[in-house]
Amino acid sequence: MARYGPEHKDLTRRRIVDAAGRRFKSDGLDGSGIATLVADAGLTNGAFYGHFASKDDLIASVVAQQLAEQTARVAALPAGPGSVETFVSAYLSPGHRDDVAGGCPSAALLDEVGRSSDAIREAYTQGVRELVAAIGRHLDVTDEGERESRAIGLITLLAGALQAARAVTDRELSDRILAVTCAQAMAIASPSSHSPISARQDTP
Amino acid sequence: MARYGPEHKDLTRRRIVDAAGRRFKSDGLDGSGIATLVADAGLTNGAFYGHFASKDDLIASVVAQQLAEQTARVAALPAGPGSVETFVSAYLSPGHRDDVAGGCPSAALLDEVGRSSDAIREAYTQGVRELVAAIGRHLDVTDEGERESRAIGLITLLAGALQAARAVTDRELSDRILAVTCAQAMAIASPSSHSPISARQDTP
DNA sequence: TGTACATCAGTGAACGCGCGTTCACTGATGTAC
DNA sequence: TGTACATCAGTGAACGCGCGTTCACTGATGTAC
Repeated sequence: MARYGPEHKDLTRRRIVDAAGRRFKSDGLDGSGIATLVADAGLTNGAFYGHFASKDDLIASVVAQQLAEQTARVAALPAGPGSVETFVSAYLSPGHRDDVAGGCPSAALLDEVGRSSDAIREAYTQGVRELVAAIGRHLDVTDEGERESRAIGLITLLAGALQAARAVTDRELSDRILAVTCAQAMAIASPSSHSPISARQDTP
Repeated sequence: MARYGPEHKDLTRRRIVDAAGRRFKSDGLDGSGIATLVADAGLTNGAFYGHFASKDDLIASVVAQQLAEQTARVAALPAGPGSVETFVSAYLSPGHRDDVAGGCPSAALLDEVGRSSDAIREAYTQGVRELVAAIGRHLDVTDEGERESRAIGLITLLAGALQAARAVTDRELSDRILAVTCAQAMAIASPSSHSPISARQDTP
């Protein structure tokens, strides 16, 4: 093949990571083969090992990249009240539920990541730390620990809800799951109408 | 092999389903092969198709069975206040996080179920409906719709939190995830200290 | 300017392996006579 | 009571296939002289 500038190989690598992100999210980590992944990027299977040491190496890169994209999306939200609510609404929308390949990596892959190698779980850990911080920055709460707590609660509730909405066959139940968890997520996101959730509060 | 009474084949089938439940939860649906699954039950691979039409058929049976067990566990909780709180505490404990094979099927398999065949997703849908109802029965809320909403929120938050706690490599962060989502789950489970969550409530 | 060589991203065939599935067979038992 | 046969849960070898990975090769370009 042609010899290209020094940026060319990086671009190809990026193309593989992007294509693999979509493929992994729709077919799973175990369910996506190398040949398919590189074909999605317009290459043949042999090219793969010029870019990655192994499939696990690719998965770790994809997980890091996907989480970073999610974090960037949150960071790009306008500052000020209501922005997290906007994010939550979009996250728990039928559109996001039906767009697995383009959607949240946690919702699509979280339990498979839990079964993966340490390098992959490490990539997820670092990525989710930054996502928690990014969400926390948009919460109208002064205490940092409280911001983190609420961000963690939001991420887990949102990812779990989207997974459940995708798993059930009944469209009505699926919509219901999105709607009720949306209301609950709003309660976690908007401290104004609720007491702190870091410490449990008993009945007055 | 010996000829047995009419209950023998059912017992063997049950043994396969039980063993497969544990194996699927720890290694994933895609990550568990037929030979391993039946070996776990003390048989050889050829015996499998005397009990199930296909791997998907087994998965659907396992999903139904696992959800039913989870429902039975909830139904067995003592009536009266505090029982859901006990359940939530146990669910979000380090012990449950570390016992993948014996733990909640939703936490272990939810995103893989979402990618599975209709029959498998149908089994999950029916199973989760009954689980929602069982949890709802233990909530101290009169309105049925509100009971369902809170039960749905609890299940999704709990499953998402356990997945996240299992995915991260940092034990401290993992414990933190369990602790903060536990507090948030308690808020959903105990309506006394909070307003209804089915309808969003704006700042007074 | 023209020729020979080094570079290197990508090709495509091949590898050993485990997968889901099939099937001829085994062998202990119950039944028929 | 003894023999021949039907039943059927389980065995284990075999199937075609796709997996992750390897590797000798290609061929367009840049560099040296």
